[in-house]
Amino acid sequence: MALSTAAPRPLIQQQNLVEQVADYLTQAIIQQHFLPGERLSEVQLSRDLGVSRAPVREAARLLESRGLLISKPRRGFFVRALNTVELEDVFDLRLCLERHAIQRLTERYTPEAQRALKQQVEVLCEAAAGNDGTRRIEEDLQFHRLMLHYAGNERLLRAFDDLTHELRLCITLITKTHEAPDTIATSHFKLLDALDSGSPAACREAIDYHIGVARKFVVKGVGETGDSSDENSADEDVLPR
Amino acid sequence: MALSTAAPRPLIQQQNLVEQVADYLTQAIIQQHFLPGERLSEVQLSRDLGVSRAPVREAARLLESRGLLISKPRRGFFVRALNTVELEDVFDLRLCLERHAIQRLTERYTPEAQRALKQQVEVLCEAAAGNDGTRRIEEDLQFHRLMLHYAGNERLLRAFDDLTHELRLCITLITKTHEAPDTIATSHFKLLDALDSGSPAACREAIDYHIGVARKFVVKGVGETGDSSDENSADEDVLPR
DNA sequence: TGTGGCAAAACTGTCGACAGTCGGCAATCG
DNA sequence: CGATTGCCGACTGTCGACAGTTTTGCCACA
Repeated sequence: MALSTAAPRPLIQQQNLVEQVADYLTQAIIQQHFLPGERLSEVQLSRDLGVSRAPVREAARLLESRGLLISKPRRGFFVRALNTVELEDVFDLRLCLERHAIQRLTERYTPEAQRALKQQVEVLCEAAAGNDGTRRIEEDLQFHRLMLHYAGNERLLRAFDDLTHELRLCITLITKTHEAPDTIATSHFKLLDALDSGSPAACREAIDYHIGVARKFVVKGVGETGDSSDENSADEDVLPR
Repeated sequence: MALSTAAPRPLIQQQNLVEQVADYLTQAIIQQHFLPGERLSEVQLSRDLGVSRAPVREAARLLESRGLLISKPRRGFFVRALNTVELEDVFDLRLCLERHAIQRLTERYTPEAQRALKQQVEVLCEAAAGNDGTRRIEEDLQFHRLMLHYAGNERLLRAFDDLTHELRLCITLITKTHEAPDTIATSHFKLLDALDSGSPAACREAIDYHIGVARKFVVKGVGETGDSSDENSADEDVLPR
């Protein structure tokens, strides 16, 4: 375990085709190259990407588990389209996760966490000032990811990451409508202040407000821009075991 | 929206091989036919099940997304082994989800929900009296699933279902050590009472107690029975973006 | 007896192919 | 003219095979 000359971990473990295809599909979806509800043809994709159908199928299953695609037996894969109800559910779950995370965070708020979060807010502010909507969103999500990380529950973080994919699905829809940079900045600084105060009540209030704003912003934006009323969701109101 | 004569849904959608294999693997894992940390050979499985490797691979990816398997590139799939820390994280997330669910439930506690939950507790008590440990666990989980369902957030329910797979992974480890039937009954009746009272505070207290008991029971059981210290988890303390 | 290296075996990642199935279109019938 | 039925193309589900890599077993050597 002594020091070895170079990076001991195979950092560039050549991504296998499945992950490469998954990344490509993810990017294509959140950048709206594939529209919600659109059907993806396996043969078409495998031709375009120059790979066989097997990796494409496996990648599609991966994205299905992340909520980006929906598989219909014998029909193929479709880009997920979130209706308003599903969107509200997503933000409600996000509220659930982040409330819990920020509470756990108050119990173990290390200087390291404080520093990292503060720094990320600065990065975010910088991004917010720029014109790259996608980057602004990513830096925003990264801040929350950091919060979840320092909350000290890996499984909670995974649940958040799962949710994040769906968030991107609808957030990028409204990437044009800028939120004012000041709003973003103050909104996050409030979170930092609440954490610094160490008061769970203040933290809860801050996170409720924060997510409430984001929710209103996105839901309104999707309501105007996107349709996604019922393109695929459909059935299953029963409770299968 | 009028009443239609029969069920319009295609009732018998023949399960494809992938799902069949996934079900088989799931059962085999939670019934300890495959031990935690054990490696699963694709060719072996496909031979045993009489199918080709493609469905096996896709099923394995499905179970990986559910947290039952872990894939190592060029190495294959391994049965997930939860260490104590991961187990604590699972129960912490469960607490997070159920707290939120029960709060939402108090806001929309319909007579239908009340009836369904009460009935499920009775079913559970009946199961608890019997000797089938697996069934007791399933009826218990089903009760909580119902709670999440009537909380009215589908996404929240999905997050819980994801977690459930991991719960089964470790719960069945200790299926022999019976919890006293009375304990189970009273523990769940307390939840019903809290819901009937309509007090969010009482509900929160009830669910905290309920999950706390389950957590102690399982963590203790696994600590004695299973090892699962560090069989696969390993690396990745960094925070990849 | 323990160790290092080499070769064979086993396995995963990927590919191309075949068969069954689904949706759409056109011809036919009322 | 509208509804129904049969056919056709396209696509998914599944399979067997090949190449590269990892693991294992063995043998020589210290």
